[in-house]
Amino acid sequence: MKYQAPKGVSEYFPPRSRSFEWVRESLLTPIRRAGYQLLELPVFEDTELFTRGVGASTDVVSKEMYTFEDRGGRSITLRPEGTVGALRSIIEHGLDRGTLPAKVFYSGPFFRAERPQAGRYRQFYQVGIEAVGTEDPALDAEVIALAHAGYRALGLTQFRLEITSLGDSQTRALHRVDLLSFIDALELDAATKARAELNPLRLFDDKREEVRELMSTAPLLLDYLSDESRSHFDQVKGFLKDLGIKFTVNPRMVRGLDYYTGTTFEFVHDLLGAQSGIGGGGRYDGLMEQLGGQSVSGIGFGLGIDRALLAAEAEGVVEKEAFVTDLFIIPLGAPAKSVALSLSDELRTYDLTVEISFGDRPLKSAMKNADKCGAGYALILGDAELASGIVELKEMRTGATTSVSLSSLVSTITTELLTW
RNA sequence: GUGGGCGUAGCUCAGCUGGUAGAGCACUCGGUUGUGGUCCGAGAUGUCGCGGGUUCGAGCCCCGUCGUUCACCCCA
Repeated sequence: MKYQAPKGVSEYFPPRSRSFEWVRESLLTPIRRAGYQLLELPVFEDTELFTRGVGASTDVVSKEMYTFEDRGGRSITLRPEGTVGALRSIIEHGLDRGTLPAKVFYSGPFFRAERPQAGRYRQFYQVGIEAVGTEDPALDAEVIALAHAGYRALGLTQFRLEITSLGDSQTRALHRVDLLSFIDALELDAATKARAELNPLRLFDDKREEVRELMSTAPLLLDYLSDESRSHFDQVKGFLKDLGIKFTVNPRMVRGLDYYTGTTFEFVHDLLGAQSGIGGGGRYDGLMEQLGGQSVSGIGFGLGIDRALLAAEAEGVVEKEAFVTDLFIIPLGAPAKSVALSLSDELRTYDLTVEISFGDRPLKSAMKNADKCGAGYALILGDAELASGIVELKEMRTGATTSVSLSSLVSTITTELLTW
């Protein structure tokens, strides 16, 4: 094999590509039904948009971006996440000056130059939404509910929702001071100290027992929330309870993107190994303004399609429905091929899936193929049929055939197949 | 970026203490005239990831490289 896909990319090909579509559509359906509208975005942006938007100190920006120079000498980066690009587009086209909240969704590939691992790819797929222009805690609850609804639509049960509040900038500043002095008193190795310097919250997420132990008495951001932030968070929790959505408050939750404030959440799946986050998001108070838009808050999420598929497979809930063709036409000879071509062309306008047997295979093999593609009906078109104008329509399931005149075939099939 | 495992036909894998490759599934064709799902028969397919080394000889040993996988890190 001479050529291989670039390292660490996820590819979906038949038959699994069908499951991929199923996951994407299942996640998208609740979103569309909530009135979110499509935002079709470029997969690359000016590098500066990301360094400014998601934060230069984040791992995503500092060591995981695919950045290159285009022919005009501009620094371009393949999008590592969706929010910043979506907001750029919202601002650029004035959506934040229209009806608020502006509610958009997107779906597509994202890129991060990381070491590949189970559930972690260099090109991966996400479904995301952004709702910009209101601080209403009911919106927070709806956004979380939409992700939840998507996972439920897939049939997932072994996942949990963790939420927390990162408060506003003042509460974070106060907490940071105390946290830093707490960490300063700890005995830590150089690498860990360096991480703490970039973002002290990171230490809450450390997987080592010793560090967890040390951090168990660290000051929690949740205890520093301003009255306003606390009230907002309490309302969000209340709405989630009313919705019947189970969650746990995780005051040690850490997100890798700098823009998050207030409500922050994460969906974690139990069967996925190290890369267990299947989706997450949160509120971002200052981001719109920072990117040059209106000074309004927004909230959104990103759901990993790859990981949701992995989770569905791990739980054994992947939709089993195989690829199905309604009618399989087997032409014998050139004149029959011509008829088969126009017949299928017409039938497809009725929303039917119609396939033709190509390559002059022996009839036996062609029938075998009809079987393989799960055809509901098979139709043999030979010289005899063309001469008599009568064809036998064979129902594959039962093997029964019915005689139909070629001239009334389309109306017969459309009434038969569409009513069945 | 760091560390460990693995890399043989499309897929899942076997290959004994080194002697120039096999199974099952899938695929193609056939089991007499134009009909599938079972059964039977026949057939095609691999530079044993790639490069180098040791050896009379390497799929089996050594080094490198690429890919993959698991974990760290990070996150979808």
